[in-house]
Amino acid sequence: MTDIVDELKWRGLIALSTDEDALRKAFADGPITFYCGFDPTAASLHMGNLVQLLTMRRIQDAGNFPLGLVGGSTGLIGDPKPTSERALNTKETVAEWVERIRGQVERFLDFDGPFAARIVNNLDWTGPMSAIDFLRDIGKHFRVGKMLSKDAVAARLNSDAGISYTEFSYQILQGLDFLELYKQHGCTLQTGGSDQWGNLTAGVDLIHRAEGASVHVLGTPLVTKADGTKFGKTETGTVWLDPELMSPYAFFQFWLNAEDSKVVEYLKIFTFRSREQIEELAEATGQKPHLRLAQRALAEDVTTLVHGEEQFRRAEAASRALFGQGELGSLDERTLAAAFAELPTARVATLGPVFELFAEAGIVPSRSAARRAIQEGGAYVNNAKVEDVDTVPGPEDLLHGRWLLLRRGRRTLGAVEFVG
RNA sequence: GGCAGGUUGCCCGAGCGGCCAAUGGGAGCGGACUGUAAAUCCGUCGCGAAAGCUUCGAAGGUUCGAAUCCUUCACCUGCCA
Repeated sequence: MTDIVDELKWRGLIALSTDEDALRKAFADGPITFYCGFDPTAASLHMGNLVQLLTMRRIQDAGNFPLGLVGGSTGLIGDPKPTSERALNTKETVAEWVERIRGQVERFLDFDGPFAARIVNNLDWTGPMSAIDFLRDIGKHFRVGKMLSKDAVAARLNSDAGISYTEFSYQILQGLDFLELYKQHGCTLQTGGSDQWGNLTAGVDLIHRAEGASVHVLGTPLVTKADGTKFGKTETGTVWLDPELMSPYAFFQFWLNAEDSKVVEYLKIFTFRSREQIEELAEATGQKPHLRLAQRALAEDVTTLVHGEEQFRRAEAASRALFGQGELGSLDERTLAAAFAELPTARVATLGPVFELFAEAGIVPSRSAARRAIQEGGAYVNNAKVEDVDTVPGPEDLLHGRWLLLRRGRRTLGAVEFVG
């Protein structure tokens, strides 16, 4: 087995670390226990969290004990966003999200085997703690000057939004988590996004002061697009892992559309493919980019990982049917039905003008936008360009007597199902 | 508690009584090019088929006319205590 630090480095997963040599030695000296936290700030984890989950799995597979932490307490506070103060969610909401996120975290770690993972919730130790104990036992170890200098805090202090005492205190809570896991489980490594650096290292300092021990932190890079902006947003927003929030088909499409110049980087981060396989795909992207072999591999692996084999097959079949070069009418009814099930669909009893159908299917935000799209020549019905705003499709246009395929631009698809 | 400043469309940000559905930039969207990629150029970007309707923190008011003036409220920032 190759050295796990080397492996992570090759994959581009180490943006920052406390002391690489010390960490290397710690890994070499035998299994270590490490943790990564996930705050319930939404009902589901997203693509950004996936980087952490897969990094955890890699470290586990190299023979170490993972602790998946769900932030029952930290989720009630919220870490400082660069732009503005967070809106607090109710305790009931957070408790519900904790359970959903616990389930998601569990999918990616191995709970059997010799290095079985465990799930912990920081509310278990933070909840019972009194404010006095918190201030005396923990707060005393934190210096305000240092807390103020952390990027996340400093950025907010210099912004119009300012920062509340609540969010300012977040780093203490996260530090407390690391200390607690060090004491309970001998946890000596925390992983997380490098944007969390200040919060990650808060625990290192706390453990040093409170226990006189040295522990480690490893920060993964922010995954970006070619233009330097954050990777992981689509037209509709965040790339969620929960199939209720983002269909496996949409998820698959997201990965399939990865940029050429970035796809190899993504393969390293988001798949378990070997070095040789990835190098081969990199070669293929250079030679025959239009085949999109690397993108296909990426979309296949990540969709299978997150949604399972079955969902991947469906998404892929739908994608092939809908974007295929062949005649839509020649597709058999079952294939078409399965593909259309993945699309936003308008169910209508009578066929109105196309601009109405586009709006009803929800692939444009309003009728005005639908008309605009048609006038701009960016609207298609059954892959044929719509020439006139007032076109009304007839029964002869229905595929298998039931469906119309709507498309806006290159790749936004919707469907109409005729139920008259 | 006092004083000052602020709150504009997805984001940033101009506007300071009519010419404002509201300058500009970014994001988004469409077209050309292509490969369900990127870059580039062009177009578009509140709702409505249109007449028109609803927007500039909230509610009132002044005025022929308000994003622009007045009052109250809410929230944010800074300084002072």
